[in-house]
Amino acid sequence: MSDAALWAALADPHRRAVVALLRTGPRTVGEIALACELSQPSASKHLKVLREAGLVRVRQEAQRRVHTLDPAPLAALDAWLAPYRKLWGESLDALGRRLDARPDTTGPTPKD
Amino acid sequence: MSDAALWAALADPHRRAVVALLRTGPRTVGEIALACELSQPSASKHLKVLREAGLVRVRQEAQRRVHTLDPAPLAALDAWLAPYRKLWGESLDALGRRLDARPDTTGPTPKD
DNA sequence: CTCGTTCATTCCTTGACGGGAATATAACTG
DNA sequence: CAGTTATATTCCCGTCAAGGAATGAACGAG
Repeated sequence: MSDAALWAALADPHRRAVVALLRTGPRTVGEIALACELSQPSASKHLKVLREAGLVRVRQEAQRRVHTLDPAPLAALDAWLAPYRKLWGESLDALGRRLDARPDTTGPTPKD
Repeated sequence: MSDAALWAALADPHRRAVVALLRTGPRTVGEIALACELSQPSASKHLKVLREAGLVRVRQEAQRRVHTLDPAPLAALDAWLAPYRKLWGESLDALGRRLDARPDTTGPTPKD
């Protein structure tokens, strides 16, 4: 459930950009909107989605809302990725060989 | 660009289920539809998205299309995750402390 | 060649999402 | 209190993705 919100939040490129920006430090909504080339309402809405996904925390400072990245939910992504991580390490070449068992003419034939 | 297709493909829970299923071995469209409780056209369409994201390969075997997971694109996810991975390990508690850096009561104030 | 199987594709409808403009809200300033 | 700044929210609209039903296409069996 929360997983779904996380994936949905990260599905949007703008929101990934915001997350990446926040990785460099906390920012106000205005700064985020400027840096990511978003309108202010758009920035607010995207931040709301990120907030509801748990990826972002807000600290109210006078009139501004300083947003901080919370990387914790990304651990869920990491966990999701875990079962696959062994795959592309352990059998990438074997898999490629098996999948494409026809002569590939797009380059020098790799040594067996 | 290809990154966008990857995120978009994985954003859908059904497609994540298909990917998880394929982790257990290659399957035909019918098997996938049955296991993931999808209609046949829906399964075909989801598989097309996964194929276009590079997550799935097809091997035609008589009338059936046997689909195989290709975990390689997931390495991009892993790469994307890399800069954040250090964060939730290195400064999870420090971040929590910094988030509430109000000099209200100079002590552990675990009220919320 | 006809039929049955397996899958892909199209058409259509519906619902969710994103963007922009305008407006509301909250907090500081004087 | 009025005014300004910073942000949130609402409304409207265009777009896009997903689901289902029906149809089309490829292949093998007889």
